[in-house]
This record gives sequence, C-alpha cells and structure tokens, in this order.
Amino acid sequence: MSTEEVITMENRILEAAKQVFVRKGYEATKMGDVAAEAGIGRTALHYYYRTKEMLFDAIFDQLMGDLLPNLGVIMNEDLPFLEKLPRIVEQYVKTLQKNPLLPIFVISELQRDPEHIYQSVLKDPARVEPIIHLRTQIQNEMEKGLLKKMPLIYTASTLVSLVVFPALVRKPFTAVFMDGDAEKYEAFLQERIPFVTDIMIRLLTPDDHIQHK
Amino acid sequence: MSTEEVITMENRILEAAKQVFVRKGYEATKMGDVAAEAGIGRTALHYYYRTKEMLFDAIFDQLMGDLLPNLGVIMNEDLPFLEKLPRIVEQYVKTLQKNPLLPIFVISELQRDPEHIYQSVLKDPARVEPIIHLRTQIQNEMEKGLLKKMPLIYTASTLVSLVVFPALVRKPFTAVFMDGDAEKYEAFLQERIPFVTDIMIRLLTPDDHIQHK
DNA sequence: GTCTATATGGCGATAGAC
DNA sequence: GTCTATCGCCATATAGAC
Repeated sequence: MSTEEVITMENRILEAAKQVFVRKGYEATKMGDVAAEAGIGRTALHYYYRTKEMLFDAIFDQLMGDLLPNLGVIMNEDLPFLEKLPRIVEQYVKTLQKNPLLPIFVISELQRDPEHIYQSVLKDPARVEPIIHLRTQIQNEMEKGLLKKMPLIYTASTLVSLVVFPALVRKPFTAVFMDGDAEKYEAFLQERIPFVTDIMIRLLTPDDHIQHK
Repeated sequence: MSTEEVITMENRILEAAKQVFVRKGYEATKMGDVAAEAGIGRTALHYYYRTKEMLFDAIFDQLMGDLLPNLGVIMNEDLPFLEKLPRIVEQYVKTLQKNPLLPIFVISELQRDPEHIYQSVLKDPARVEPIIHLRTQIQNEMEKGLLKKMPLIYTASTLVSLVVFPALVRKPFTAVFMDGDAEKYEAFLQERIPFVTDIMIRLLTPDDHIQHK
C-alpha cells in the first residue's frame, strides 16, 4: 500500500494542498495558494487537478485516515474496557497533538458538507469496525455490571469532549492560560491524560465498588 | 441601551447578516447572500455597508454579546462555587441551545482572525469582570480547602469542554446517536446538565470530604 | 435615503503551446 | 507530460440616478 514516497509533482501538490486546506479551510483556500505552496504556477496546477473539488477529494481521505492510526488496534484488544481506557485516551491525545489543525478542519468540514465526512468514515470498514466492537464491549460490560449502566451517548460525549475540545481551542487557551507559550500547553495536554482517564474511570465504575454513603 | 427595535432597513440587514454569517461562516458568505436574506438587491446592500468587512464588524460584537447573557450575573453572586456551579452549567447549556450555530462560528473565527475575538471580549469590562471574579473566587476557595487544589486550567478546560463540545458537534452526534432526531438531542443536552454538574462537583470536592480508601 | 448601472479585480477553468 | 495564455464568471466596490 505504501509506494515508497516518490517525489513526483503530484506528491508535492498533494502535500501542499493538505497543508493549505487544513490551515485555511476549504472556502478560504484558493488554487493559487496551493500552487504557491507547491512552487508552481497558478494555472499549472489545473493540469494535475482540473477542479478545486477534485484536488480536495484527493487529500480528504488521507487526512481522515490520519485521525485513526493505532486507535483501531487498541480498541480491538481483548481487555476489560476500564483497562483499555488509559491507552485509548493516551493514543487519542497524542494523535491530536501530531495533527494540531485537524480537529478544527474536521469540525469546519462537518458544517460545510456533513455527508462528505460520513461517507469517508463509513466507506472503509476498517474505520468503523473498531468503533462498533468497542460499543458492543461497553454495552456487554454494562450488562454484566462491570461498568455503571448509562446510555452510550453519555460515555461517548464525555470522553470525546474531554479529549478533543482542549485540542480544538489550543490557540485561545494557550493565550489565556499559558501567556502564549505553546510548548507549555502541549505539556499540559500530556499531563492531562491521566486526569481525563481518572474522570472517565470514576464515571464508569459501578457504585458498589467505590461509594459508601 | 435597547432602542426599542425599530424596523429600519439597517436592522433588517443586520439581522440577515447575523443569520447568514453564522450559518455559512465568513468566507463562504457572499454579499449577495445577505442581500437576498434581507430582501434587497445585491448591490443595494453596498449603500448601507460599503465593504464586507464593515458589515461583518457591525454584527460581530452583537454575536459575541449573545454568548454571555445572564452568565455574568450568576458568576458575581455571593455563593460558594460548588453551589454556583449547577446554575452556571444550566445557564451555559441553555445559552448554547438558544444559539445553536454560535459555537462553531466562534471556533471558525478564532482560526480565521484570533485577534478579532480577543479584542471583542477584552474591550468590554462587563465581559471580563465576571470571569476575573470567578477566577479569584475559585483560587480563594482552593486556598481555604473548600475546593480541591488544582491548576485553574484543569477546572476551566474540563467545564468548558463538557459544556461546549456536545453543542458543537450537535449535527454528527444527532445523526449517530439519535437517528437524526434533533429534538431528542436537545433533550439530551438538557438531561445532561446535572450529569455535567456532578462530574465537576466530584472533581472539585476535596478528598477528605468524600473519599475513604 | 434608497437603490441601480457599471467598473474592477480575482478566481477557476479551458484550450492549446512547448 | 508539463506548463501558459486566455477566457468567462462571479463577487466586491463605486459613482451616480431617482
């Protein structure tokens, strides 16, 4: 599947397009911007990709793929959910740190053209399966009393909110809480991993295991 | 401050502009879109607002103001933080429900032109004061041992993540978890208020008050 | 004060030169 | 296969009519 990174014009363009589209969003990106980033003329770009939409489609799937790297592997491991959880959070946070602009890009695209995202995720079973598997596991463990019973959306929304949102508001939070020191904020995101894990564990541990009141 | 809502052409345009800018974002909004929404000719709009930027500036502050309505009042009340918290969460969630598209609009603008947001928030002391006051209160109560000690950003990021993110991903979450039933999702956001409050309270209650291990 | 005809510029796309 | 000259459209902006 990996064709050893040949440095063709195509690849240079795709790399440039990824950068620019993610940084500025679809609407604000002009073909000229991508051309400049790739170091070619504005109209020359049209030889390789006849329309803006085609160029965008070419990079979109790759970008989506960046978001679920080793995550699928972890989700499929044969461990109780509460033991998987720390590794899921860690992997999730680190993936978002490696792709700092991706969350806002996805959110924006979700607004501009929701179907596009849905299709991209749904068309590849490798992207859906781990999630389905995890959902089934959670529901099973709730049945067995290993996890506190609650509608799945409570679990999902809490986990995703806690992990994704701080990455999404990186810029303003860095400005407000870190005096603009970007590295300090990245360090915070790291330190925060066990903190988030802890919240989730407390949330999902059945009452009879911890509570006493 | 409220000049009794005169229905002038100006007001119609501002109302139209708010709608369209929030729905489509700055880049994707064309002057013609706003004109159509206001029911006037495309070029006629330029009489009232010479440039797109000027029109945008005219509505931007109003939009920001929508986000902090009664929230300031609550923040300034003279109650222990843990008792304020339920009301803050409730007010916050309800404000975001009344302005469903605002969160994503703000996030997008934050990417496009961060300074603009900062200025808008900072220039009005009424918008900053309650936050400063709340911050001071939290720090005081942590000193006194009424709240568990932790860096402020942990408290802030957790609260804001839990409240804002689910509103931000309304669309996809409704599609995935509610079979597209928008009302069910809004109901979920409501039910979720005590759930979020609970997480925050557990997070901030000092160990010696609840733990026994 | 309200609106329109027209100018100006930029962007995406095509046809065709090297 | 690689790139450029050029077209045509659409959006913003202005000058000026009613």
